[in-house]
Amino acid sequence: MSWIERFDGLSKLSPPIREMLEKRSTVVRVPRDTVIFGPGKAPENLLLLLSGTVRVQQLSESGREIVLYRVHAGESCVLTTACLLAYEDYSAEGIAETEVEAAAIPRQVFDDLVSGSEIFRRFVFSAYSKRITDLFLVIEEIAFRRMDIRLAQKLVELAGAGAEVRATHQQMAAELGTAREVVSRQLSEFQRRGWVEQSRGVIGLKDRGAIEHLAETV
Amino acid sequence: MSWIERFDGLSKLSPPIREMLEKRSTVVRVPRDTVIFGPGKAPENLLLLLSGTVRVQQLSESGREIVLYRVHAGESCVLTTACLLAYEDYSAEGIAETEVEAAAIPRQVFDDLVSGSEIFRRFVFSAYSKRITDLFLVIEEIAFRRMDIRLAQKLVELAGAGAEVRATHQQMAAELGTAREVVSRQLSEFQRRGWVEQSRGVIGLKDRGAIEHLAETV
DNA sequence: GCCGGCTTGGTGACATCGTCACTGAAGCCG
DNA sequence: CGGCTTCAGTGACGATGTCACCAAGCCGGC
Repeated sequence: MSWIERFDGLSKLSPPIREMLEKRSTVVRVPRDTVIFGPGKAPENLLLLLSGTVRVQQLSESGREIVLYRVHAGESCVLTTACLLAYEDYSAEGIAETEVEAAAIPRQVFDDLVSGSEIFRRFVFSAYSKRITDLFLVIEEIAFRRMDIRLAQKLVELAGAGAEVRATHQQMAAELGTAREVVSRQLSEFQRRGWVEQSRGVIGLKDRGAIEHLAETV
Repeated sequence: MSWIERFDGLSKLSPPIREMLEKRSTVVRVPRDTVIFGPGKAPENLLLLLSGTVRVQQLSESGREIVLYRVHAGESCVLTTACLLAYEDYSAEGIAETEVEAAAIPRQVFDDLVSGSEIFRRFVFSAYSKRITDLFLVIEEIAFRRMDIRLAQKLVELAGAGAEVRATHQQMAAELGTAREVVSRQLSEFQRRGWVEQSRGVIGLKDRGAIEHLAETV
């Protein structure tokens, strides 16, 4: 079975287009913590993630950083590849959070596909759409949502199916675009309430229900 | 002279493509304060602005709002049209801030152009690129920049060549994604320093140099 | 004009968040 | 074990957000 099947929007590509995509792209494997693109390192390929996740974050001059969004398996890196080809002066970077397996589509092939296939166009534009609505959401969260609620959301999101989050307070602060001290204080409060237990680099979720309840607060 | 000349990225379109674009698009005139797209009102055309400006803003459930960016003459509305066609559940809206004159390109024509012209593709993707880097910047500003600096920046931006800004404190708050009281307090402070003078709905810039100096503070 | 009613702006009190400076604890490694 | 680095906790204080309320400007009806 080809990797193409894993992408909803692509499984209906016509046979010739599909063949072109398979022949002219390569499956690559990227080790964890690799900087996939960043300032001074323009991406050369459009990546379609088969496994693993890529974290896209913004670096400010002052050394602070904020996580913008994540690209998961079954999604593509459209924004940060096809899009940012044009503008060079961006300060976002993409980092492999886990080992990543991806289909790499060279720029020229991307162009040919956009030109030749309506289905591929639809795939690309809806990927853009998702990313942009994500960014709108990030802006709204930062501007209007309270910190404790956002932290609770993040804990649930990052824990996934597991019962703990492996991250330092500093990393959590970057996730939320705030300061480490704020995270420390909020987590202490959560701990006082018996919702989490902390040890160096790990936050254990003891009362996931309570955390989720706070996360869903309006 | 055709309106196409006004767009850098399009002036080099090949004659047949250019002809198609001219024949299958229409120039529309939209009165001030028209809601061009918004929740429950999907855009039907890609708009290329010939004159006027469109303000794109996000509405939160709590009734608060924040200005995301503006589309000026010579720019296109890509994000909010082609892109948001796919995802219906977005909460941003576009409003004509002045009377607006624009070339409207129907969805189908847009699709044909993206398919048929590399120059048009480049035009579209670099427009996306610009918007997205704009959004990245907005996020960074909100998360890390001090309010007085951001207010000073906004005043200079909105004043343009003129010496005053016609906006209420509430509107300025929406521009910056903050509360009216914060704007009131900051403007009082600017007034105390002799930088601005206020009257109902108008902020006069008395010492533009000082305001610009603050705006450029790191 | 004059009188409400609405919009806009001003203000104090208080909660939350960001910044700074510093301390102490936990792991790492010779 | 001892020294180093990273990570976490904390108090103080300034900046920002929220709430409640009031005052001043503007407008329309009469």
